[in-house]
This record gives sequence, C-alpha cells and structure tokens, in this order.
Amino acid sequence: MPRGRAPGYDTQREQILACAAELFARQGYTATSMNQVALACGVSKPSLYHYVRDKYQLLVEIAEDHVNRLKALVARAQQLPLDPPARMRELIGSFLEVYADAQAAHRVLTEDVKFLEPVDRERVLDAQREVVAAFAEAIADTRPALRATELHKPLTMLLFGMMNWMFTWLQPGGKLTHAAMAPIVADLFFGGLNAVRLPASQAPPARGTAAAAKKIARRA
Amino acid sequence: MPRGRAPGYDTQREQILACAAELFARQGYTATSMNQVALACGVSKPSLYHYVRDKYQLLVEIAEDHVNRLKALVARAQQLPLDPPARMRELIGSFLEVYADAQAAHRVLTEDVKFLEPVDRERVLDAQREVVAAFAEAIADTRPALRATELHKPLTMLLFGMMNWMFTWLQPGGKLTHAAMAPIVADLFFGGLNAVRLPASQAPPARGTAAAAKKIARRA
DNA sequence: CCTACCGATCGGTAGG
DNA sequence: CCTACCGATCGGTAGG
Repeated sequence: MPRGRAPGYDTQREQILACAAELFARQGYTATSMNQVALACGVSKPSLYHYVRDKYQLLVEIAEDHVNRLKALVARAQQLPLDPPARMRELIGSFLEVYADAQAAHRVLTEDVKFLEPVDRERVLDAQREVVAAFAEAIADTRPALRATELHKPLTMLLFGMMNWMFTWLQPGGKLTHAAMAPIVADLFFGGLNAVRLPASQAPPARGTAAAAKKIARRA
Repeated sequence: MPRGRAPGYDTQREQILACAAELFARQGYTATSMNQVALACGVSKPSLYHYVRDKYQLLVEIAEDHVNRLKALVARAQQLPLDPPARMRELIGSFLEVYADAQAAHRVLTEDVKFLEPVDRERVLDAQREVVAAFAEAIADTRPALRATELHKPLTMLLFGMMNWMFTWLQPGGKLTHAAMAPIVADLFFGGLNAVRLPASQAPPARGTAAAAKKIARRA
C-alpha cells in the first residue's frame, strides 16, 4: 500500500465541502461557524481542521469547484455536433441540471463571492465571465444580427437571471422541477429573442424597444 | 414648538437606514458591524443607538420599507386605466425604476431576508407574495388561457428573475440603464409568452414544451 | 457624545 | 515514527 493520505480522506473531504456548502447556502458564509460545520459534518472541530486549512479555504473551494463544473458543461456543449438552437437548449438543460444537483454550491457562488479576497474573487469571476461569454456567443449564433448591436450581452444576462433566480422559488421537493422548467425557459427566451427589435430592424416590429436599442447600439 | 423628537430626527434616521442598507448590500448583514455603520453614517456608536434600537431593527426596517414601496407600485398600477399589456409594461418600468433608485435596499431584501426572525420574515415574504400574485394576475390578463394551466406563476418568477438579477451585472454608473432595459425586458417576456405552448394548444407551436407543460397542468 | 468595558462567541490550536 | 483524532482552551473581536 502506498504512503500518503489515509484511504477515504478525499471522500471525507468532499463530504465536508458539500456539508459546508449546505450551511453557507442556508445561513450565509459569515453567519456560519466552524463549530456548526463540524457538527453538521459529524466530525470534531480539530478533525475538521485536518481536512481543511481554515474556514476561508472552504469558501474558495466551494465556489471554485462549482464554477469549474459550469465551465466543463460549456466545453462539452461546444464539442457536441449541434446546430445553434439545439446547442443553446443543451446549454440551458445541462445548466439547470447542475443547478438542481448542486443547489447549495450555486447559491454560495452567487451570494458569498463578495467574501472572497480580491485575487480569489477575480479568478472565480473570470471563470464566470468565460461561461457568460460562451452563452453570449451561442445566443448570437442563433441570431447573428444581434452581434453587431451588442444586445446579445444584456440578453444573455436576462437568461442567466431567469435560471439563477430559480433557486429562490423552486422548492427541491416540489412537483415543478428544474428539468421541467428547462424547455419552458428555452421557449420563452427564444420566442422573446424574435420579439426584440434590432437597430437595423431585420426583425418583426415590437413596440417600445427601438429607442432603447439605438441607445445601446451607439456604444458599438 | 411641540415637544418630542428633535427637528431633523426623522431625516437623520432615514440617512442612517440608507447608509446601513448600503453597507449591508455590499458586505452582507452579518459581516457588517455597528461600528462600521456608525463610521459610515458619520455618527458615534452611542448616537447611532439613539436612532435605532439595535442592529436587527435596521435589517427589519430596510427590508420592510422596500417591500412596502413595491406594494405601493402595484397598487398604483392597478388604479391606472390601462389595457393588460400596457399595465404589464407600466409594472415592469416602474419596478426597474425603483430598483435603480433603491439598489441597496433591494439587494438587502433579496439576500438578507434569511436573517429575519420567523415572524418578521413571514410578514415580509407575505408582502412579497402579494406583489408576485399581482404580477401573475397582470400576466394572465394578457393571455387568459395561461390561467387554467397554472403556468403563469412559474412564468412570473422567470420575469422576476430577469429583473431581480439585474443588480448583479448592471453597474450604477454604466451606459446601460435600468430605464433602457425596461422595454427590452418587456418585449423579451411578451414575445416569449407567445412561444410557450399551452396544454390545450390555443397557441402557436413551440418545440420541446408540450411534455413539461402537461406535467405542470396535471397539478390543477 | 466619547472612552471604556461587559458577556458571549468567534476561528483556530495547544497538549495528550 | 506516523496518522488521526479528542477535550480543553488559546488570543481577538463581535454586538451592545
């Protein structure tokens, strides 16, 4: 048997990360004590410190692991041989699937990132920006005229708003699931895209948008 | 001059609430100390406690004031003589206007409500549920067939997702403003509504939605 | 209004 | 010698 970590060390470590994520998500990072983490994980506090350097490292790893999971989803979707609309539906579906499986980590990523030190925060936010940029490109691929207007970026953020807000109202045990919402989100977003009028107006008219769209297009 | 509070008491008190909301929004409720609040407000700590009973009361009043502001917007929109789509656009526009003016309070309402004690939290969440219910009705009024499917409730939450997520990506000083986004949000949402297929299928077809919509309709 | 200070609890680590 | 822990308590700092 090779020297090094005891068998089960990594397993125990992952359970601690999952368990800490649950507490951070429910109570917030600062309001959660290491005593609570230890209690919830079923280990003593000194033992807890055997698996993690300190409380801060818990936050860093939870956030970083999750954002890396999202980056992996994007990379996988880019490899699949799909047309632009199908790729977008794949992205939306796989993101909501991960959101459902890692709800605690996702909430920590969105609410507790402000507690990261600048260097760590920037690394996590950079990864997040990569993910958002990939979505924005996938969206622009479904409607290339969007690209010149720069409108695809705020539209991407509206899509993330729909998805990232779901943890506030979709109960884990409820009848309505993330999986059931995926096609609804996709239909709503694609249907809406066609209703947003572009500055050059290749699209069907929609009232009230022209002025705002021009204001945005002026930046480009 | 009548006895009672010194002149300017209420003004000073409101400034303290606004200033505390700013800190809570940036650092979170638990991570913010009363020393920081006093310093940022330009008063001594004992003086701060002359205007507010304790730290918890700051949180309660910030959240409650803001949700009451939102309830007032809904009440006003219901009085205006508008057809259903115009009323929805009015609601979206006025909400984003308040979001822009009270960004700190809005973030506290959405992120720190978990630190309220059960009785206070339920009171605030009840008010929030009233606001959401009014939006859901206004949405259903624009497309009555939605009501029977119960789909208008998750769709309402997707709309709130788009709006409530905006504070994460719309910088206060940026070229893109809440006001400019209002018609874009409205167009995207209305355009999307028409693409969501209903169980009884009075609507134009949209792929991938039928199964999920039926799953939801089964609850009714 | 300020300095000073309390009871309680924090994150983290000693000895065994 | 190593690891994997426990009971007890450290120095600092929070709200008030």
